Amino acid sequence: MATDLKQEFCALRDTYIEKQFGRLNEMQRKAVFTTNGPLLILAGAGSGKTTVLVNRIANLIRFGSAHGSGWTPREVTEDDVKALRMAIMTGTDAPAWLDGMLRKDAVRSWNVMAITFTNKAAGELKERLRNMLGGEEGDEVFASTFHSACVRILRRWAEQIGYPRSFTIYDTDDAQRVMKTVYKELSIDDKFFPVKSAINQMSRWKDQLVSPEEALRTPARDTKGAIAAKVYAAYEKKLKDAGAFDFDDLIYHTVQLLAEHDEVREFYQNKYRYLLVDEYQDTSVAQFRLVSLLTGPEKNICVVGDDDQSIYRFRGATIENILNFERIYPGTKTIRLEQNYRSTSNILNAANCVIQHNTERKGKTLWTKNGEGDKVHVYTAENEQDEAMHIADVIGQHLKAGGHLADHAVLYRMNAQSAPIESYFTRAGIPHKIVGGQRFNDRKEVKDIHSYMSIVANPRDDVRLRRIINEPARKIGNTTIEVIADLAAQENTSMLEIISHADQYARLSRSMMPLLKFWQIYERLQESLETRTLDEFASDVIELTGYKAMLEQEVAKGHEDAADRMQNLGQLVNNVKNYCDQHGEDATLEGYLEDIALISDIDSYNESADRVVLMTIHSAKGLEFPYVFLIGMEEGVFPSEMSKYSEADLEEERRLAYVGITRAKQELYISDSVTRMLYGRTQRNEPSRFLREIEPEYMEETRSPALERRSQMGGWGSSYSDTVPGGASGYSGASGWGRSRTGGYGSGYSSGYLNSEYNGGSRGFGSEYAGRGSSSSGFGSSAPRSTGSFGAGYSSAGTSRNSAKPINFTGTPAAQKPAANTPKHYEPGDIVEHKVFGRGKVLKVKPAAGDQIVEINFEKVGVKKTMANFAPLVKITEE
DNA sequence: GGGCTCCGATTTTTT
DNA sequence: ATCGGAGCCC
Repeated sequence: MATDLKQEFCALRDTYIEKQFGRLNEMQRKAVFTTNGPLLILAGAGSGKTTVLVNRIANLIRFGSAHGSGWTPREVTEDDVKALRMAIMTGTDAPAWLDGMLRKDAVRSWNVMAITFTNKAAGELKERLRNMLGGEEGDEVFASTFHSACVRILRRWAEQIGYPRSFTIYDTDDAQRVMKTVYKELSIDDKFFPVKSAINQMSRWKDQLVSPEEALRTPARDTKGAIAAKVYAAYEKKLKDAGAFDFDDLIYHTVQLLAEHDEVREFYQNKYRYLLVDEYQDTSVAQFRLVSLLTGPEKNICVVGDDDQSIYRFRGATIENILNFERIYPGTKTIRLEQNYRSTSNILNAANCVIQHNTERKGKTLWTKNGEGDKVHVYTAENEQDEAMHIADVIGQHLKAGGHLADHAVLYRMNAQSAPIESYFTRAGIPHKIVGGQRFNDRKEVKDIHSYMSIVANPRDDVRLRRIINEPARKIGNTTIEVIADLAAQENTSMLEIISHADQYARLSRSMMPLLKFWQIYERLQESLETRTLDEFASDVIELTGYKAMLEQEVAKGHEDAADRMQNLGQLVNNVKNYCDQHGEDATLEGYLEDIALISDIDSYNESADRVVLMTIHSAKGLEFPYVFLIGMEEGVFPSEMSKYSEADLEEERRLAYVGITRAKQELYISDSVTRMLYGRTQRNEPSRFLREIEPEYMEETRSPALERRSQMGGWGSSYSDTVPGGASGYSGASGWGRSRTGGYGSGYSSGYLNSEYNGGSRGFGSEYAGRGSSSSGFGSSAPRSTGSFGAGYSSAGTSRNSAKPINFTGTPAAQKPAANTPKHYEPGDIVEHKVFGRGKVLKVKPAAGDQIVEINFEKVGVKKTMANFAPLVKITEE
């Protein structure tokens, strides 16, 4: 009788718990209820892996391993069964008095650690845990990136391994400076073996947990290997002296710490009884080791990954970690998630076609209940401008049908490909955001101020001291710096320590005054940190170091970028303030510096702004968009030129293609271009092998009208040549504008960054342009530019297909027909048609640099500003 | 010690 | 095309 009741209760409990996770599919639920022991989840793209992670953690905390256990802590009564049955039937929570019977070995939230690769992924996990478990419980789960987790561990134990608690985190720029110093000190010629290559080799060693000693001990394959081993040891010593870790060190030294200190390891193994690792296919040997050191004797380790999406082999990720997981952890349960909830079947089939050509894979085939959708749209462009125009066309059509800009993403193999798209979008007034490229925190002035801040936190840091000791110029030159370094080495102390009593050294007598002045500044900064808030401290740094005065002087001299730099420093202070607001009492200088070291551009990508987003496929991993443009699908671009000699590299490129394709939810647009200008040279490329790998039945191919050698182009084609004057000349005008706008210190990407950072989303570029006045030369001029390198490259390539249309790009007659080159004038009240935004009415007109800024109220998309002579704009009627 | 000019390299980069 | 680095001159 009692046993029957017990059985009934357990069956009901399983039903009850299953109902809590009712929205999951069978495989997902299986993953959630597999609570103990090693678990490998092979999660295909779009298969809901984050959902599984979140639900699995929720189940651990709410029910532990109760599901399917057939266990109860006490005798079951009729009332228990009745109450549970009622809860199931009514879909309500079971009464609190049943709690103890619904949970078995329930895990406390602080016993769970979830590791991801990006801050964005960690943030998303935390957010969803909060939603599912409630604020309190959700926040107590430790969800962070590999690197933040290591920083947290290292902060606590740094002194045990000979580092200061307030260690500095070096970025790649710092690392290069250190390596350069090492080269100099060891008199190594960087022409034979570039600093970058040495850093790369060293980074691979650290990924593989090879110590400097081991690297030296292992017979080198060649001279370069021997140099690398030599500089590795010297580099590590420098970082240790400076009290700094680079990104790879964070992992490497945490592994050493856990491996060598039993009590530390046991502390974490006891604390975190359940471990979950996301994107497992991208872990390195060191990260694998870290995870296994954190895994306690219960072996509650759950890894989620997709071998087909491993795209960071070049950075030390070893796909073997996922391929061998079952062997390394005996008793592993493996679950495959193959149902895709993201894409249409045409997109998915295309992705499957491509990835099937790889040999090194576990093998799985994604399927979906979603409809077929459109076929994959493949467009062959004439050149990169044509490609950009086509993308703008499609986006325009979508907007007219009520779509949103933010639903569109343009993905490419390398950052250099963004320039023509960005240029075209800017001219057409299409709001966009480029993710990646130069980060805000990588700007020189920002890094300088951060360096000042970090030497106050960590006075041992000679590398950052060198960076700013003479910035702004204060008459401390290289000779002096080397003398200080020499003295510091002799006395086995830091350079700053030497500077603090510079007057005691005869060798420093010449530069004594500037040095003591510098020391005074440093002392005042120390005082500021102690007495004022963090954001006040930041602004003191800008002021007291003379940085502000220097920039003001440059502005006075007429340096155009100085004002921008000043603005960036203002932004920096704002960022510090935001950090303080977020962390309240816990805000520390170390914490802020840690944040800026570990946070990347993609983390600040905010999907709420209505803009088209442009990024590399690497950056797009983990994201999804309704409409995806995968551009530059050409041999030599994608797959990249560098990868074509190695089968393993080609497979990685193919996985990257797979990642790109599977970002698309509704429609995928792939384009290739017959010619492409890259690094100032025009090349002719064959369509990518990845395109040929897609079965024709899933594709719909179109070629650019320009390629069909039709002189009379229909539709927008004709309006294009009418409205964007002079083809290449228009393009050169715009690029000239881009250059002057960024004032020469930013690249194409940073101009995009500026554009979107300081500009409201849908306002487009017009407002910013107006705000900056019109110092830009070359902007309004639609005069044809010299035939230039494109023309030259063109004719040298010279085939009949090429000669079909040199017109648009060399300023030959067709492009200069009067209609194209006559500046257009608009009056308020004019009705115009814009290629992308559709029909609208001109509200305001403002002259600027021989052109007009036209403010138009579009019927579909509202008010936007565009440049009259560059936007694809046609006047329909006059008032 | 500071500034200018010429030369060369130039995939991808969650941290 | 474009940026950064090294070398040269004041």
